[in-house]
Amino acid sequence: MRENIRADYSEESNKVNKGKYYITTPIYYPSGNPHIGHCYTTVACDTIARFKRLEGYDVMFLTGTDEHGMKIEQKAKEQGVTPKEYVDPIVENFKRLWETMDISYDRYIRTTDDYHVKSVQRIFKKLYDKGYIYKGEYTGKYCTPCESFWTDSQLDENGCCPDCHRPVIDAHEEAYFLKISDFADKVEKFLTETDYLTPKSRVNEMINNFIKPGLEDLCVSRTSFTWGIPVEFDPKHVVYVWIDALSNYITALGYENDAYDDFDKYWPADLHMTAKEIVRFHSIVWIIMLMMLDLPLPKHLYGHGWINFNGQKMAKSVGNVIDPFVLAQRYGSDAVRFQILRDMPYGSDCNFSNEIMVNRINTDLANGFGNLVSRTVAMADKYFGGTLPEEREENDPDGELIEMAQSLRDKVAPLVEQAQLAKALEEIFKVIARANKYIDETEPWVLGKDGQKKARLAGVLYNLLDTIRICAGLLMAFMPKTMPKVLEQIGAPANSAGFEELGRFGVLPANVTVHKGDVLFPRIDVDKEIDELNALLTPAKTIREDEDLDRANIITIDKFAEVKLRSGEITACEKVAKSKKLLKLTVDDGRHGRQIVSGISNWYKPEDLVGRKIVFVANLAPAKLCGELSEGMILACDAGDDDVRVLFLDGDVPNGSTIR
RNA sequence: CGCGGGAUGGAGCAGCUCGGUAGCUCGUCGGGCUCAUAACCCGAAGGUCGUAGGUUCAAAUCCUGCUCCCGCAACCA
Repeated sequence: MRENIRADYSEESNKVNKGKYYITTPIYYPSGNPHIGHCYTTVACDTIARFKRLEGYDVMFLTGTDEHGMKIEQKAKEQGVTPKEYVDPIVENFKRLWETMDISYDRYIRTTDDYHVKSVQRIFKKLYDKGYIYKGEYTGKYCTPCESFWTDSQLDENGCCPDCHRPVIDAHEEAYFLKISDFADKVEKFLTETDYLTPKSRVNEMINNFIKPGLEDLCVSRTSFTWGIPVEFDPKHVVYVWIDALSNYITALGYENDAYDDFDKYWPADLHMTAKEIVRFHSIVWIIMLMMLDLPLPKHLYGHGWINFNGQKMAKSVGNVIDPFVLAQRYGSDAVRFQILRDMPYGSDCNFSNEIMVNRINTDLANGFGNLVSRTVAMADKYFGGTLPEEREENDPDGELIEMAQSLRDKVAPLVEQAQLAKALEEIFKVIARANKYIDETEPWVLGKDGQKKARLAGVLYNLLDTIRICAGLLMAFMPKTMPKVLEQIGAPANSAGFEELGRFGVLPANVTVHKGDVLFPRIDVDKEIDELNALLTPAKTIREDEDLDRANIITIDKFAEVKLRSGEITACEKVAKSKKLLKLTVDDGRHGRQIVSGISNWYKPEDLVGRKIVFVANLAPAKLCGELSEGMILACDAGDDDVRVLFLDGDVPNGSTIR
């Protein structure tokens, strides 16, 4: 896929070999289709990879998918297909998206690839033989009807099974563990004494949260599901998550397999990029695994923030997951790449909304850069028939523009190196803004009317064109589809946008010929666009999916009759201490009374509820939530994004009446 | 007292490490220009820097208390 993207404008620099650069995205979990978040990580890596190639590095850029695990096994079961059959089309979607977004990955690893499977088995065995893996017992929550294990964090807000919302029990399972506890000191030293983990604030987070309280050995095998890599010497176990997933960074280079043979060449990685929630695994578990295997440690890990949508965390349940295909289709992949890189602050979350995106595209790309190219090329065309005369005159504001353009490369390169892509773009767009100002200062249209000032006019236009060349060359890694068009429009010859040439002013030939072309970034009608986008992204889709699921999961009336619903009156209510969303309700059920704990304190205050009549499930197995006994469940309704309404009964209903 | 992040003109952010005229982008208002994609350039208005105290000649910046928001808490980029 890379061939058509690599422009020949930078051929010459590519011959200068500065050494290798190995960069990785996480391998994504294909339990659902890719969204803008996956896009962010991947586009950021792609931009760095492209920039490094421009600089003359021999780059290996790896991405892939992490395809095992219980969740995928279950989803496949729901659809009546094998896990591999379930995953294959989703993986195709990932690859299709990467193609759409011009991702120039060199290698794509699937954890279901044969070579990876074999390597992981060998790695597992190696760790076992070295005494780092031992057999123990895993304790967790188990939902008997679903036959599934869950961790505490996976449970729903009432501490019940996230699938069927029935109470879970404590359960035990034989499992293998990775002895990471012994390595706590070593990792802490590594994290504090190197600049591996950035932003630096995450180092404290890791140490305070996970290392100081004591590292617990990591469960690395399971017997409660089968969709995973079998442990060779104990086949009822499958390898559980991290040994399987993290190893991809080395198996993809041929570690412990024959599929590839460039492990020695590319390892250790120069940059692992991940979103913040899996920084922990990449900064602690991965480092320990490598220490155990006596392998060199990777150089940098950058944990980036999340993209929030309209101020809310993106989640399928909220119905605000942005489909990157739709965005790319409407605005072009370059505009989408630009927008998500431009607004992501270093290390923290960013806010994304249709409005922010459309405005950003308009101001920076259409008005700023696109228009600069357009007006410059148009003037060269109008005043000189497209070809500048060789005779040029320099004058006053030139120096400042030239200085800015000339020093730009050396400002941008280190920022890209540090993954500070938003800042790098900011620097480039400062120069673009300066160029637009330069046009006003020099007033080429005035010069154009005066036959005596042709040489000065040529000087002005040349300076603009060469500034554009430098900006476009540096933006190539960010927007690989459009920048070749820019260089073509300004008449840049091949080899004029290599890394060396981008650090020099005056590379374009004096008699350069421009070629008027299409509008690079069309201006978007904001209001109209936002209406249309919002229509596309409404949660209506989610509701429809629910309906479809409902129809597919019909139950009989007998089943329904098993659920005993009754009326009750809330006689007392208070917040459960230490909990975030739990309220403790004392309910008059017409008998002895009972206590029900409900996760609704975000939406109801205790005084709103006392004295009101509600419907509750009377025969739900009791459960303990935050130490409080809950005997039943009150009925409530999702009322849109992050809103919940309790079902209150109308009129004077006796407590304990059956609902039917 | 589980851990962490945040609160700065209408919106989104920078500044805080190492105290000393509060800055950027967007938006608003006024002006200029006409080469250009109703784009570009200049100027203006608009801020008790969450809150209460403390240190200091001087605090957005350092210290303490409080309020509110958000995230994480062992498989959601």
